[in-house]
Amino acid sequence: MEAGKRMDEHETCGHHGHAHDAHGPARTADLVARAERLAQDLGLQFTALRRRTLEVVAEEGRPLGAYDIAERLSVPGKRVAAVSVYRALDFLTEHGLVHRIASRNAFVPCEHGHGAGESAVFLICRSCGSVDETISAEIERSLDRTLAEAGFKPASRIVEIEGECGACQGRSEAG
Amino acid sequence: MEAGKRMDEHETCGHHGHAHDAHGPARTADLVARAERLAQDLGLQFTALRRRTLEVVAEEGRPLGAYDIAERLSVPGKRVAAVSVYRALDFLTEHGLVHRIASRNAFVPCEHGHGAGESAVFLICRSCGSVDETISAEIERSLDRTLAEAGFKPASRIVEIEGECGACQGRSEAG
DNA sequence: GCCCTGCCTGTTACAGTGTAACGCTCGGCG
DNA sequence: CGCCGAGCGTTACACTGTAACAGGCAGGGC
Ligand SMILES: [Zn+2]
Ligand SMILES: [Zn+2]
Ligand SMILES: [Zn+2]
Ligand SMILES: [Zn+2]
Repeated sequence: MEAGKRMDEHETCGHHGHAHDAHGPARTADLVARAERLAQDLGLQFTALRRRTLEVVAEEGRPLGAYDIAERLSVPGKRVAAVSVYRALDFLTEHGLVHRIASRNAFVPCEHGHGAGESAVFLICRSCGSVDETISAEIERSLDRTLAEAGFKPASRIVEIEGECGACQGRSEAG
Repeated sequence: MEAGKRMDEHETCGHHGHAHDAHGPARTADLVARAERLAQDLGLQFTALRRRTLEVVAEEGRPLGAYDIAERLSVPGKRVAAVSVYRALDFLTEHGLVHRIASRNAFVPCEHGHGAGESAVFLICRSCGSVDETISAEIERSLDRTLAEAGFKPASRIVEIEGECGACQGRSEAG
């Protein structure tokens, strides 16, 4: 979906934590490699099901529901149940390889190599359904300050913005 | 639940958008009054079901699921279906009287009188389940800046932080 | 009064999301 | 070999949310 945008302009774009929507084979290979390294280092099992689940999520250009993933993983005669997908997704989300979009009950591949402390901001387009993951140290700082003020000890953060992405704005203005 | 905290110390607390968890009858009456004013001004219908739904959500000290609300609204011989509750909740959330907690599929009363432009930050305690709604102009600014940088036009925002509230931290450390 | 219309609600049916529980397999280990 | 733990298949089930249709009820025009 959405032709163009092949990537490599990434380093010179001047944006901060912004990763441009980078799905497709390239990002998939990156993510799989990252998963294998992680499993190696921590003594975890990056099983075939987990790898295939990660691949399906990474290939798709938009958030996928668990049942959609299950369907894509199924082949005639060998059906993958959603519950298995949920377990694989548990693993993948726990280790930051995919993210859950709470407002959509769906999952997207991680577009950054951020650690557990760094939380992401998800920009969800209402028109094309794409999700862009960005990191902003400034937002983290404001959040931390507010949380400290409230005496609240954060464990996980969800920041999801729904709206219209740049591409769709141009599309609807210009025609 | 959770004794103490009767409120009125609100104006002198020095916090910014922080409302302390204010449930109970007082906040309920405030919310109902606000809803009646709003319906009056905009020519909307603040029906019995909508009022009762708002009251149930406001009385509870924690996020309530739609089916929980339906159960509380039901009396022997007169059952309220969840679908009716959803419609009432649609009305209430559209007009900012209650908020949906996406990460919990649950609803809480609005603790502020904020307009549609001002978005809230929800602090969700994993121990006691309470939800505190705070407003931070600083976070809004950082978000706006990041969104502008990404060329993204926001329509609605979800910021939910899971962790441990101040009360529960004290409880687990000291007691 | 009567009809028409719009909004709200009741009811049924159903799709989508997520988890509990049980049992099997496989690989490592004594 | 038996034991054990992790992953996975399978079933069953609970929870969340919506579509579609029918009835009630108020307001407005006739
Ligand atoms: Zn990420
Ligand atoms: Zn778009
Ligand atoms: Zn609010
Ligand atoms: Zn708490």
